[in-house]
This record gives sequence, structure tokens and C-alpha cells, in this order.
Amino acid sequence: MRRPSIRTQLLKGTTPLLVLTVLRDTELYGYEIAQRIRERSGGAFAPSEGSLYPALHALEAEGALQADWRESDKGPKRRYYRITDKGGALLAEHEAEWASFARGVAQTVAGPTNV
Amino acid sequence: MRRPSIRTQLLKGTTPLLVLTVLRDTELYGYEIAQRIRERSGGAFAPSEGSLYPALHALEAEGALQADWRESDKGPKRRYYRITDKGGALLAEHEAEWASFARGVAQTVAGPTNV
DNA sequence: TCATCTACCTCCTAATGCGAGGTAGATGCT
DNA sequence: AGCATCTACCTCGCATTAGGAGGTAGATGA
Repeated sequence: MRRPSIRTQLLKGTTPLLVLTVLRDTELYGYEIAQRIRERSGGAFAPSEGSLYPALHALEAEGALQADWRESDKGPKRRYYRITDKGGALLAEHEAEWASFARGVAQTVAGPTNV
Repeated sequence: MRRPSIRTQLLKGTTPLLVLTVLRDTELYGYEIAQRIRERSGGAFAPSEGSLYPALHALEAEGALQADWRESDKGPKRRYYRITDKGGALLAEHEAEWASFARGVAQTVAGPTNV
């Protein structure tokens, strides 16, 4: 009954932002997306499969991502994801939300309203 | 069935940080805590009662806050909250978590691993 | 044949923000 | 007195979502 890590709660809502971010410039398949996020974040984030795949499906259902199956030389088939125009817009929205949110927290934690 | 605001998800896990923050220097009662957070964040955050009170109770149960009832001149009794040493430590922990988390997101969103 | 690796997937649980609803005292209007 | 309104507290139930556990399937190699 130990309280869960703070991190786990903070993560909520950021998965789409992170996924869309790493797909901004290239298409990638699931496992690769997780790896990219881990790399880019310097190991700070490592989305588990239990949260990554559902998030990918949700983004695809929303029309933010487009995907197709491809054979692999060495292993099971892969599902490659690519960002759509709609996904680009969603990414912009997420970035803006995040920026304003982070600003709000910083401002609140920093000190009194004074400014 | 419109998708919930991104903000609502991002908020998860930050309530303790925000509450402890506004209580760092003064004692306050529930309503006042919500107002302070609203003020300090420049209106960005306005925790609802449904999330604020449970959070206060959890922090109190954890020993991070100490509270007592006091009469009010003009209205119902108020429950004043004050931060404990343990709460101070928890605040520091939350601040550190937040800082590292925000850094991770910024780094990931900013650009490729290069650096 | 069997272990191992990659890569996909889903089910269930836990955490938590919020809306809705509820209690109660004080004030002020008619 | 009766009633609305404001402050201030509280709880219940829903929806979202991260993650662990578990499951499928193809390829490789001992």
C-alpha cells in the first residue's frame, strides 16, 4: 500500500504528446516509438506496452495517425505509424497546452502572484 | 462524448504540489487554498472541490498537513491547514519530481537526441 | 524440439480530477 | 416567520489512463 510514484501520475496525458513528437519527422513502428521516446528523454520516460499500444490505437482512431503493416526481415510483422495533417494540428495543440501548463506550475511554485 | 480537455489529464498528480506550495508560508483553510492556487497560477488552475478536499484529507492522513477547526465571524466553521516538517520534505520531493519531469518533456519535444 | 527474441495485443487494477449532490450556519429581504 | 443566498465543508460515482501480467505468433539457433 505504498503510494505510487509521483511520476506515474504526472505522466498522465503526456503520452500522446510524446508519441506525436517522435513521429513528427519520421514514420516508426511501435517498439521503435518506445525506444525513441526513451532515447530522446534521456531515459526519463519509458512508456510500457500497456499504455503505448492503447494510445497508438486511440490516436489512429482519432485520425491523428495512419498505419500499415509491413514485413520484417527478422521477426514478426511491424505496424508502421505516420502522422497525418490532423495529427500535426493535434501535436501543436498538445504542445501549446503543455507549455501553458508548465508555465502555470512554474509560476505557482516559484512564489507569490506579484510577478 | 467530446474528448476531455488535455489539461484535466495533465493536472493529475500536481494537486499535492500546488497545495503544499501555497501552504509553504501560511496556514489557510480549504476555500482559501483554492483561491490562492487560482491567483498564483494566474487563473490557469482552479481545483474543484471534488478534487481539493480529498487531496487535503490524503495529505493530512499522510502527516504532511496538520489541521484544526476554527470559528469564523461570518459563516460556517473553517478548517485551517498548516504544513508539517514531513510536508516540507514531501514538497521538496514533489518539486524535484516536477522539475525533472518538465525537463524531460522539454527535452523530448525540443528535438532529436543529438545534443 | 525447445528456448529465445521481437513485436504485436488486451485485460485488470489503481489513482485521481471533476461534476453533481448534500449539509449547515449566517445574513438579509419581504 | 419564511426564503434565497452565500460561505464552507463534505462524499459519491464516472471517466481517463499508466502499467503489470499475460497472451499470440513468426524467426532463429542449439
